[in-house]
Amino acid sequence: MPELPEVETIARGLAKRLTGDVIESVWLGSKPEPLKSPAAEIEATLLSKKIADVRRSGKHIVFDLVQPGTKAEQSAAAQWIVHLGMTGRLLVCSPDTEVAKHTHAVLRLASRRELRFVDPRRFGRLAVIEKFSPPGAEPLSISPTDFAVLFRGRKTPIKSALLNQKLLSGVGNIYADEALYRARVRPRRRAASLTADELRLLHQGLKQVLQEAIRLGGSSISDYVNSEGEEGFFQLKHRVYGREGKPCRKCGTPVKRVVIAARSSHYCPKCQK
DNA sequence: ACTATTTCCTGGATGC
DNA sequence: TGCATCCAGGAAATAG
Repeated sequence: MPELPEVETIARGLAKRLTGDVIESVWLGSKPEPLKSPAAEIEATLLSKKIADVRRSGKHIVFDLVQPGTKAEQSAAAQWIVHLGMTGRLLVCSPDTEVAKHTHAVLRLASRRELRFVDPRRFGRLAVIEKFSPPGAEPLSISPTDFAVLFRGRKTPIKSALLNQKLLSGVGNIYADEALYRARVRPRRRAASLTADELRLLHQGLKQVLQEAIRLGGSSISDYVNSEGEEGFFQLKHRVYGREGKPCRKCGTPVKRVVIAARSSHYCPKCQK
């Protein structure tokens, strides 16, 4: 499941491989298309544009596009936004490579390679926009004060608040559970009930777990691989996520799993209050 | 303005 | 072995 660290890893890899390349043709799959923008608009916006940069914003991959060979190349002409959903992948490959099932978009590049968007479960989305602005704050750059303000007066469970992309962009189920473990806070706690100390721990724990996961190339749970087709290693470091019944790494108590807002949530009943 | 619930989607796991 | 059912979850849509 691509969350912030996985998307960061993918975006970095794509930036390395694609920066400076030019999109020579665009193919978008048949309906129902996983698109937020109309297909014709995506096609027109991408065609013959140069990829100036690829980066992450929340869980979105942002391609900065410019018109090649013009003075206007200095400033971004448009952005292509890709959300990978649950199972989306962006593959850079030779045109000879067999087209995988569930391929929804293929861009042919001037470098004689192809960039393909494959997404079996179709939760991913493609869009073009002038300037993307994420709905929530970046967990890695928000100040402790602003972080605390996000949860003020919220009755919803802290787990749900962490997953709310309008508050924080990029936190998904794995890293919400891992951050709450580090903060020693149970996922069902009302967001507004967290003390100043707990909020500080949660902010630090979230930043730490995201940064460590980025260092290890993300978590490969089901089918996540980076843009080079390599798996991440952070799943080996999970302390609670996916460890129901297994001993807490700190105290040995079996990890519990509960369902909150239709999402599985894992925690240590002894370490987390 | 919030919050909770339902829906989308497919492959893999599970059960009989 | 084969078939049906369940489950995973990001985020939009819907309901309250």
